[in-house]
Amino acid sequence: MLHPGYEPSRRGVARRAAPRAPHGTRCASRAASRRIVVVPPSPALVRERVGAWFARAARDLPWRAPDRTPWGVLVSEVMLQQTPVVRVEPVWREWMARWPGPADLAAAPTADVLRAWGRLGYPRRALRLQDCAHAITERHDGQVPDGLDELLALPGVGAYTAGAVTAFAFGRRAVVLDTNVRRVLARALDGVALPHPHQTVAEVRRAEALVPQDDAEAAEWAAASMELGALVCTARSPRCGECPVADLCAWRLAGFPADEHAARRRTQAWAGTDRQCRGRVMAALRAADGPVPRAGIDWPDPAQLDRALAGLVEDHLAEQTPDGYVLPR
DNA sequence: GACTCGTGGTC
DNA sequence: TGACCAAGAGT
Repeated sequence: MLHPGYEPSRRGVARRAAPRAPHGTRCASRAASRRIVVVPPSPALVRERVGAWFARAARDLPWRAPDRTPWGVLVSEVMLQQTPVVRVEPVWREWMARWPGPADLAAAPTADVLRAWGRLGYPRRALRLQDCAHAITERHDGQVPDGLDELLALPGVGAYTAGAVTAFAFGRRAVVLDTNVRRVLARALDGVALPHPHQTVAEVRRAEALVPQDDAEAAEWAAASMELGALVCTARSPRCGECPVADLCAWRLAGFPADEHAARRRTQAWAGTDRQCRGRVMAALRAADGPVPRAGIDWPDPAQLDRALAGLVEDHLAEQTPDGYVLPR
């Protein structure tokens, strides 16, 4: 049990004195008068601890169920891009019941697909997922490919998603470096509050070196390290008291130093942005049975509305008809 | 590399 | 209250 003083404050940065280092590790506070040296923990020990924690703490998510399919895993990964699990789960369930396989989604009207996507956000992902379904039915005989290069060639599948599908759908070794894992590694190994704003090559290389050689162990490490970041080593207020590697964590041993890159993390603008305007248009098109006239969209800036409509048509998220705008068929 | 792309919950 | 952030990808 950790002393309460070891917990970061609710704002994620310690405001009290640096914690004492546990027995057997280099003491940061004592070393402060010379240099702070943190000995990186052994990867094998970290994996063992995180794996044991995962075995009892893992969430029961439908795309992890024994009857999951590679397609279901792929759908979940695309939906989860920049989107919290709690919002994805109900949409995923309805989606998979309606379109169980790639061929089913490929055959669906795009308007139905966009409506089913609902308010998950970034509706271009829905388009890419359907493009993905087309590619899989045409190029891969309806089966999600199990090769990294083939996965990467699919629309909407980047390095993260290709690795995640490789590990979670096929149980094979892959580097799975998402925002959760990046944060866990930055804290536990580098002793910093948050990773660099942008993923670096060195970071990927380090993550790759941490992945076990064995397929099953690698897949478990991917799931477990992500889950730790999602449930315990969270961005805002980490639950160090529940962390299986708290006693090894370089960030904690260094006294929870504040984020060095805080000034470089631009906050996402929202009110009055093109993005908000596009969202407003899409919501109107999803809700309508027929064409939506331009005047039927509530937006204060006419020029910005025109820009958003043109952009949505350009992105194939909307079509213009004589009577107004509609979702694409 | 810097930008862009939705939405809603959290603290 | 509003800034922050969530299993990224494409250009």
